[in-house]
Amino acid sequence: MNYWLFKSEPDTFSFDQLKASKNRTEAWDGVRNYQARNFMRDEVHCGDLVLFYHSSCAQPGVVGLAEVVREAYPDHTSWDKQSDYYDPKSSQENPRWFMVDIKWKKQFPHFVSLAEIKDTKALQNMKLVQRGQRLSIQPVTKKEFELICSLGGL
DNA sequence: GCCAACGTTGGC
DNA sequence: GCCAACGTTGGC
Repeated sequence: MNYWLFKSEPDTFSFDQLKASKNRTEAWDGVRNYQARNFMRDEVHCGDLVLFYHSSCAQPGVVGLAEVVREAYPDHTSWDKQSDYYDPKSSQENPRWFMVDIKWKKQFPHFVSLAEIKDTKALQNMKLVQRGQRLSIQPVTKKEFELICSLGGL
């Protein structure tokens, strides 16, 4: 099993919105970065656990856990001219972008802020706190995952 | 809103 | 394949 950190801007899509979705499940669409896409397409598997991270907001940090419930399939928003995520270079015959489905699992009793992560020595190797690292989908080690869960009160 | 750091694009 | 210009990310 693999562990991941997924970033989302809460103004666009928050952890609470995931919880309020049908079956608490939503498609992770709109990823338009090749490295993040490759992770989704090749390495994100059903049953993998996801740290749900809120970015670009007053309180950046990890809010809770989600689980991958469907593996990569074409991101249809890339074919939709009305969508903000439209990409003319992606076609149904040759889709360029992919998405997975994730399901809300558990909210942390304690929000784990970015500041707290930065203050934790054992988490200094996380991509999240590395200089210039902007990937919206990042692999997380088992140890890092477990430590964040413990900081979150699980 | 600023700005540093990246990623992507496209001319050559 | 180089690289300048541009766009995006995301913390502050």
